[in-house]
Amino acid sequence: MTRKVGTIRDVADRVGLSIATVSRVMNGARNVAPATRDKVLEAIRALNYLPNPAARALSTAKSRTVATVIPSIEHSIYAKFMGAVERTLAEQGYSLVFAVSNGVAEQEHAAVQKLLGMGAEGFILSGQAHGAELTELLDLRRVPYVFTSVYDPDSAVPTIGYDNHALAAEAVRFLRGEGHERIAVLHGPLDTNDRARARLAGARSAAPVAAFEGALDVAGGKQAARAALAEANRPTALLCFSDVLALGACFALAEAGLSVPGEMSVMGFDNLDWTSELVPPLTTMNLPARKMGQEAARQLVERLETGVPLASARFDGTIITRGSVAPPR
Amino acid sequence: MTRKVGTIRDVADRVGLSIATVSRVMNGARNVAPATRDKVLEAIRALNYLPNPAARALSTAKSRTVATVIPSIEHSIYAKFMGAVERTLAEQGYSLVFAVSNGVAEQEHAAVQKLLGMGAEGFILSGQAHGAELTELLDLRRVPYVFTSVYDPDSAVPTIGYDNHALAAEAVRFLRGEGHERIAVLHGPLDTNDRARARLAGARSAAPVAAFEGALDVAGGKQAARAALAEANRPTALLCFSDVLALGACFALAEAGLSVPGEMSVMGFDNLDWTSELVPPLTTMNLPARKMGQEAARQLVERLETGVPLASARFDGTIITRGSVAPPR
DNA sequence: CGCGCCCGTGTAACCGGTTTCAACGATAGG
DNA sequence: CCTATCGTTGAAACCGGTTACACGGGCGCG
Repeated sequence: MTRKVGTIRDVADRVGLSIATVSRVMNGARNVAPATRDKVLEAIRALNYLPNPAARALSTAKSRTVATVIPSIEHSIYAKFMGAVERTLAEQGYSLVFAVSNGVAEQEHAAVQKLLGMGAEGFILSGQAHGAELTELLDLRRVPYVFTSVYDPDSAVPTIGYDNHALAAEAVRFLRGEGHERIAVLHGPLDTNDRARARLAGARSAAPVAAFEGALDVAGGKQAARAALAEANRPTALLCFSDVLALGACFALAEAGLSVPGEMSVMGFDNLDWTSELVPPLTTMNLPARKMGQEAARQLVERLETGVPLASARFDGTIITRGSVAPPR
Repeated sequence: MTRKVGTIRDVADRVGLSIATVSRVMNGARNVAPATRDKVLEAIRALNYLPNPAARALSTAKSRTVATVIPSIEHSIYAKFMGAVERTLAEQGYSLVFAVSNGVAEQEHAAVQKLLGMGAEGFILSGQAHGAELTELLDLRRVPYVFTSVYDPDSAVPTIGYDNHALAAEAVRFLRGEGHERIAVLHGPLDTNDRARARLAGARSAAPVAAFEGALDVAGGKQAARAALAEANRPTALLCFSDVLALGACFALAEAGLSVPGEMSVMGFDNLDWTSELVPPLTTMNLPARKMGQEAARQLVERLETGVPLASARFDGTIITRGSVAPPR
């Protein structure tokens, strides 16, 4: 007896009503007699009936699914962001599909195409630099989308994020305020990440800084820090555009036998959860990734439900002063 | 100005053929004249046509979507796992939806219900302890599912993962082999995580150990380590059931001014990417989370495409000997 | 030269819901 | 007591694909 999964018709037959009535009960329409509604609900429970999502999506033209495309899921900052997006969407009864792009435009395009063909109703994209084809594709399908991690009031597309340029400049000014003249910036790959470029440019707008690139992980931070330490005119502070890089830098300093902040100041970006536990605790730029994710998800859902247009939103970063930055000797 | 999104009918009209032919082209059926196929493909490209996923899912009863439910996305080990799952699914043209359960059974159940109602065709569940209602629900809907992070040959449900009990015992034996008599185990919350319970039991099966619980993050590891250090008969080795806890433990030791491994040995679990960069590099139990994710995804897709039954798979952990464990003084 | 077969294509029946509209009985108002 | 109205329900169209089946024309073969 291979019973089929159970359709609305089975429910209707069981209570001797039409499928229209069952559908009305499912959707909470008010023009159903209370007694009927109870009978139907009872049957639905008895049969463990769940409506076929494809059929529902077909007639309503809604899938209640939004997609995000991120460079990597293994990065804490994206994971944090995604967690917030998922939670917010779940609260509203939406589901989240995601794909990773590795920061490569073609992969991102392919991912969007796939997710579109999967029924995603809205997109949350990371960063700002995306091929024109991408936005054309999305526009053509009339699918709303936002860029995140970036705030750019001049962008034609709504951006929900930070002013990376300004934040980096602020961080540099902070370090200079502490007395640092020679600052080295440690950053991730520039070619696949427009935020990194914006931050570096921002830092340079505030003061001349040396820049060292490393992979966006602890090993990369360690290596970039080693390169910075090897400079003839050694810097007195390391400004890392990710806490992960900062952790690597701390390890490099430990290996080199340099104390923090005594012999070298270190500052991070992101304010990941563990930064307060470091010894010494890390001074870092707090970036409200969770709030950002929540806002992006909230706006997208609102747009989908009520049609209100998406609006850019800027989130401020704040410097969290802890123990890893001190005036140079 | 194109109003609607464009349906198969628009494509058919444009080339003066029937929708059946267009559909055949879309699905690569071989009984289409090459000339016709080219014309149709040309029209599809010109119109930027993408088939409506809901309609397709409705008639084929396939959504090409797999779901995972994990305790948290912010945890590196899950992020790593999810990354592998996503990559594997993407290669096969499948999409990944996910929801987080926080390790709470009701949240997990609600998430599964939602994902089912979203069209997920298969499930990858984390851990082994799930309410009977959950498996009943899935069985009833005839949706295949696997448990991961756990290998249990006796389970009725296919499990793809490690033998947590045996691995923990192996770790304890390793530390004893290094000469440690007093070992403290640092673990995450037991009530929401059956793997943690299995590991603790495994450790105890190999030798009597003291156990300290902390939240599954760096702060939790730090706090649990402090508790362990405060013991009257201080342990000589800290076995941490997560690298994240181990990092916290290292910070606690740094604060207490204890050297690793001179005054205290530390061992982790997971072999996260940064563990090799720690100073000293962390000795840890490598858990092939990526391989596990890949295998779970691969099997699920195969099951969905060809119907072959899911099979449990065991992945071995291996101890990566680095610098953080040494014989006690 | 005619028959049958196969190839390419179209017609129409589904898939399982939502929703419009009409019909029905009961009730209230004149 | 008759009729207008309301509340409840069902019939059927529709969403946009897939696919079984029918059909017509060209070709090989007898």
